[in-house]
Amino acid sequence: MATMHDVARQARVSVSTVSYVLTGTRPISEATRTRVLAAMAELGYQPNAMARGLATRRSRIVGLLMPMDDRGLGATETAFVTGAAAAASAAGYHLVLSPVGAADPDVLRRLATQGMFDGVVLMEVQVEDGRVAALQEAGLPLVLIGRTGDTTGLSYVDIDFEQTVHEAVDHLVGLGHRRIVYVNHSASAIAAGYGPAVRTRDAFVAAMARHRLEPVMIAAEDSAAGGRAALSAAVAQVPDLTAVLAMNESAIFGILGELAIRHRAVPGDVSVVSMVTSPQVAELVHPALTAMTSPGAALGRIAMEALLRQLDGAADQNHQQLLPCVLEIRGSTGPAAPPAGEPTGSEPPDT
Amino acid sequence: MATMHDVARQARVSVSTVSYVLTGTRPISEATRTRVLAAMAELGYQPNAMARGLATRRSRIVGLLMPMDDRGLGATETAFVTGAAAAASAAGYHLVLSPVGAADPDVLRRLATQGMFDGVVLMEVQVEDGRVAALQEAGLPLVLIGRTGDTTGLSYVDIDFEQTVHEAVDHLVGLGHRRIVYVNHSASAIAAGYGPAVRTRDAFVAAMARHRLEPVMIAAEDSAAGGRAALSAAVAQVPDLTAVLAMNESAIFGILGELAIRHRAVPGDVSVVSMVTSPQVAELVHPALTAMTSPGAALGRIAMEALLRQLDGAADQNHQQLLPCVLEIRGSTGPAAPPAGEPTGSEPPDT
DNA sequence: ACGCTTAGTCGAACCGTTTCGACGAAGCGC
DNA sequence: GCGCTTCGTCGAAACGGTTCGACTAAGCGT
Repeated sequence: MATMHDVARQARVSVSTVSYVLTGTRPISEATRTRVLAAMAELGYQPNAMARGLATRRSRIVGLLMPMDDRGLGATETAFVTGAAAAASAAGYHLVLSPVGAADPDVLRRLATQGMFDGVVLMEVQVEDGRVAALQEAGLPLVLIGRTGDTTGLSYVDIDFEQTVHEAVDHLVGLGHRRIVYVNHSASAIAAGYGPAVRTRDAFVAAMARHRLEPVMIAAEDSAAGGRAALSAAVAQVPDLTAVLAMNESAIFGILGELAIRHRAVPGDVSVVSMVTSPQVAELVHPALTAMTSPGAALGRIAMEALLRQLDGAADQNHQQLLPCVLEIRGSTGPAAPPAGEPTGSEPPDT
Repeated sequence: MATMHDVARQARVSVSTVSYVLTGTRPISEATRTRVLAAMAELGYQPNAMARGLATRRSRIVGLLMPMDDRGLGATETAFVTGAAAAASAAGYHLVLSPVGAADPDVLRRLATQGMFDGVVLMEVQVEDGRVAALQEAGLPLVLIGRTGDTTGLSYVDIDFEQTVHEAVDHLVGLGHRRIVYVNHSASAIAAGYGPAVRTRDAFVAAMARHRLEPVMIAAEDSAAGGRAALSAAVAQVPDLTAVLAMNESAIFGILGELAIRHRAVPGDVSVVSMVTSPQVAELVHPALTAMTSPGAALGRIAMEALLRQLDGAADQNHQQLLPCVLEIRGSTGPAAPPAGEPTGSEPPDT
């Protein structure tokens, strides 16, 4: 409630002197500095954020823009948010969470020109995304989590899906698997150009080709039911499949459930690898899932740090970085079952 | 980039007139209004948030304060956040996510007096919580999600744990269960006065007493491993238990896993009810969990709406509201097994 | 003794709004 | 025709900071 004027009066100096003590932009004698500091402490002075923002044209607020259309966020997205929030907070910035639909760049344009944000992190970027252009036109410092098709002149941090898929496929092939089905996100997500879905699709095709194997991909809704349906479809298409690679953190449980119902043991009959998954989720089931664990919080943190560096003028335009998921082998993968008949009664190794 | 002065010049009026057009605080003739509006459109004018905030002493920013100490948020907390964010956004407010540790009310005091927040929603409230006092002293409009021990003069929205536990216990008792074990959060959480943990503990004791049954509670770490350990402890303590009531969204999977290992069928041998759980999580496993589904997003939304009403002066101090979780019966509960020996070979009903 | 830099401080302008007081022009009752 | 309100508009003063230019007093090389 106390203002700079109050502090100045109390310390018998001018307001500008108080300001210099605070910002350190000009030398102040030790004597007056301590007097000013004492006055501040006595009055419980706290600089007013709005006034400072108006004068400096820096709000010290960064935006975290995300669609948030349907039913909230998954574990991975939540990790982005918390990672970004922690990094912003550590640097003395505030993080505002703005649910902005992927479809309305106009709302975004308005937000951007209100001077509320020093910069923004944009999540859930589509391959073609009007929001990116809108933000760029507004001249707002910008970092993407995910990336558009053409990334020239953009800063982004994203998961290295190519690398991740290759590692996952290599792991399975190394165990002797040949008939591997990839369960992706939903067909509509793929059609909409949802980056993770299309990039993993392409990477899967490439990875399988490298091993001279035929890539079979099934699209699944993001739910347990979707996973069940997907597994049924997979079995129908490749009856003797021995491994499933799943992108879909929600569907994975349906996949496992359906496998149990069909009495296909994991990993005895079918190995399962879950992609872009958090360890907590992987540990939920039994046997625990071999997974490509997503660098969720790190991604959010790195994106935020890149943005802040950009704001501090450290000319770090075009920070482009890909982080692979790392393979964590747990109980859901094992050697491929022998090619022909002979049912393996093998139990899960871990008890 | 265009300011009010630009608009005023373009429309050949004074700045105050432009302001009146925008805010509607004084009558403006139709002729000049349209002229001003045209000028705004032409220049792409957007009012500057900082300047407006300084002049009105209202930032149109509300804070969502949460600990975020350990590894991010669970599904329920995430729902709070998204619910609150959506409500704030719908009312034209910005929501800043502030990770503020439960231990440092000073940081909070500083935040509160910077004039950045018009009001705040405080999450993860402890029964004794210094942050509440700090915020109250700062005179900041405040709504809690959760509640302290003494709630006089406070606004809060919380889950009705008493009601929820009673319903859950009634459901199980109605199915004939007598030996029911409650798996709570960790011992340290209970000791720290974590509201949900202590309130459900007390409610469980009361609910069981009402049925003249003995309440057995086990504390579990929030992880699958914790759940496994908890179930082992439960069986050791009550070998013939027929039902488990679990508070712990992470532990529940461990509980189920351990039951499977011990070849106790769900719900044939043991019924399981998960408390304060989201439908998505409940549907992940097979059979799907009978659960008390938490009103997550609604809680966040209601809290935010109460706060905004308070800001708009609709003298809605002391909004105190409890929302019960609603019982959703799925596949994990069934009639209690007959008291003595005779193993039930019953399969889960749902396929 | 002289000009020159430098440290330390002040006053005033400015950031882009809102809002208050004032003022001319109508409109109205009488 | 005279005061009185009401309408529509303007200028200027806030709001609470930052920052620029200027000024004084000291320090220093010569």
